[in-house]
Amino acid sequence: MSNPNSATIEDVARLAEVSIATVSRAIHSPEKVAKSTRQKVNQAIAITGYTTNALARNLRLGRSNMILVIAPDIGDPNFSSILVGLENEARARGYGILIGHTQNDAQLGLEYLKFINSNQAAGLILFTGVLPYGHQDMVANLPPSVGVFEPVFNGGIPYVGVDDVAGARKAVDLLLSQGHRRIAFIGDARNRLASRRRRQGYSEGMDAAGVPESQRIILDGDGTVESGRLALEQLFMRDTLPTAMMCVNDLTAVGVITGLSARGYSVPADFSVTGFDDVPQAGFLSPPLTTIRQPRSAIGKKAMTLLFDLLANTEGAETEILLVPDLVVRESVGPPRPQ
Amino acid sequence: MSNPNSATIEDVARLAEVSIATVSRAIHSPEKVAKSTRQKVNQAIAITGYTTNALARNLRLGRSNMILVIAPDIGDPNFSSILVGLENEARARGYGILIGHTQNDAQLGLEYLKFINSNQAAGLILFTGVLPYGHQDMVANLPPSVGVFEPVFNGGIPYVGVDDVAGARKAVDLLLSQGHRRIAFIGDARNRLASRRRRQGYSEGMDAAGVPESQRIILDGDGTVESGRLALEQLFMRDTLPTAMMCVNDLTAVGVITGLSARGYSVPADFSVTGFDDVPQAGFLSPPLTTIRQPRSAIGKKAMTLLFDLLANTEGAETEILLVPDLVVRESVGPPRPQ
DNA sequence: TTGTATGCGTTATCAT
DNA sequence: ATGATAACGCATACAA
Repeated sequence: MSNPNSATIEDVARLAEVSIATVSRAIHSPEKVAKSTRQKVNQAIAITGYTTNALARNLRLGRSNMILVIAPDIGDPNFSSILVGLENEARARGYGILIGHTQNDAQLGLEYLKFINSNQAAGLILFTGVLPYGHQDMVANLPPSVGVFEPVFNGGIPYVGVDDVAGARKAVDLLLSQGHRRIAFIGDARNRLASRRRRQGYSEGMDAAGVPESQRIILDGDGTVESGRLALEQLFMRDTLPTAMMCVNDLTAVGVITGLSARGYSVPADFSVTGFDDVPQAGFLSPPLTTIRQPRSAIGKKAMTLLFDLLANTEGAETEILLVPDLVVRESVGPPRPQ
Repeated sequence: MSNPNSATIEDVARLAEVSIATVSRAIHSPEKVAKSTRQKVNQAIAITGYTTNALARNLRLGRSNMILVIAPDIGDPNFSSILVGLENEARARGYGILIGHTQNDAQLGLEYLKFINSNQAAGLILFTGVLPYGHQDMVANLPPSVGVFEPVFNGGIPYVGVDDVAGARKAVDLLLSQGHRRIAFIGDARNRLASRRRRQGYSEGMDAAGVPESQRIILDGDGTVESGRLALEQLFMRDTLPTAMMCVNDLTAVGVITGLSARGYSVPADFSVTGFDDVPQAGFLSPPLTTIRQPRSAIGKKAMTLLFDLLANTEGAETEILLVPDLVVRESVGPPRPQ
């Protein structure tokens, strides 16, 4: 063990002059042991500096006190903020969290699966795209699991995500309230579910405002800065330009804004732009980006809570929890330039 | 256990019609078992889907296959990039990584210490300020540990950090090469070691360039955006202004740049500014910040490598490894405005 | 209220 | 080359 001279329950028992069973009881069900004995035991624990060997305990109990969290990329700031919520919640319950990242490598995903089978994880938090498809048979063998952001295995696993529709609706409503009517939506063909939902929020907002289909423009990028720039080029090849661009995420918005200033336009004087996510850079762009903030820490907290519900009941908990994100108003939105 | 119906070594033995000892051998020292037996065992393993129960294995072996990484703040992007290096290196050796964060709460630090004593961690990676001071007696009971960024426990633990002197030297040399002579250094009174070293790099550069002491200005902030702004105000109360501000970190630089543009000055036309760290926002500021990039992933990799050296030898490995950071030239530095 | 004894799944020692 | 068995440290069923 890491600490070869650490005291065992036996050392404590010897010192307290009781049996190891009594020591164990004194720790886990103090009410079952006489007050005087309890005191002796506690004293012995203090003297020896005894701490339970979690390895042995978990083996005996047939469970682990670790939650494995697997994400595509640990380095992603998006991920690390969620991690905070996850960790706090887990620690509060005496669980530790183990992390892994797949770097979009299916092989790695499988490795973690093996890891899980080695009984080192009591539960699983799975981020988008983290498990290899085509292994749906493994669901049956998975410990209680919760997805983050998107359903895993076609909904076989409950998940906590963001209410993209409501978030997008906030963005489009802001634009509409500023007087915009011709609002372009630039989506992300890769991240299909989120993109579709955000686009739905856009459509619902436009519907509610009575903007005819003919004034709507919908493009698809792939969620990168570059694709934002590209989408902008496509926009400029059209007869009529929108007055605002609603982007599926912040990176796309960065591309759009960059492209716009390269063409000599100013945001928001000439065009308004919104993002989605509120990445760390968002507040430092010029202009600072008006966007929708992912409730990251809350997502982490909620996901872990849900996981513990699962761990407790074997019964069905909720299968989809959507958190409503907030609008962050900065400076990339203004009224449309009068024609 | 998480997977109640998972096969044990006994299931495999029964199916292969051998003893559990043979199964264990077939796995860990195949050369000691007859080829035909080996095949039977492998087949049985495949059929049962057996994976070693790491809990039992580690208990028996008296060690763990987890490395505990404790940082003040998991959410810090600075931290998460290092995590990538740590995780990759650990996984390559069959270790998992457990994370914890103290949020600068000494009590939490102690909790993790207890965790360590429960034999769940084979080794420790400690970030700056993560362990409560005044508990130096605990060093003796710690498993092999490596510090990141700064020495822990007054050097009792080897660490991997950044060569702040060399990094700062790169920044000041750039400034000097552009023709600046009156360069202010804005330090960080809180982060004393790093600040002192960066300041030393500044001084060495100024010495080498033959800039007299009288032309040097040294201020101390606390490493925040706000303190950068404050330092700037102090600067403007002086008789002679510097032509460049070398900041102890990027956040300070943000404050300086913000203050400068609030006063109507332009960077780098009127003043040049450098940062240190290369935070994610650095490239998105206006102007994009010229700074020193922390070799984060390399730090993580190196720290984990060092830890495994420690785990292998009990003998003394290196006690201080300093990685040299790179200069990232963006747009916040130019020649001084002709007077 | 307390103690004895068993087993969790491994690995390793010692026989055979 | 293989098997029987002890031990890792703990929690609990059962006995006292």
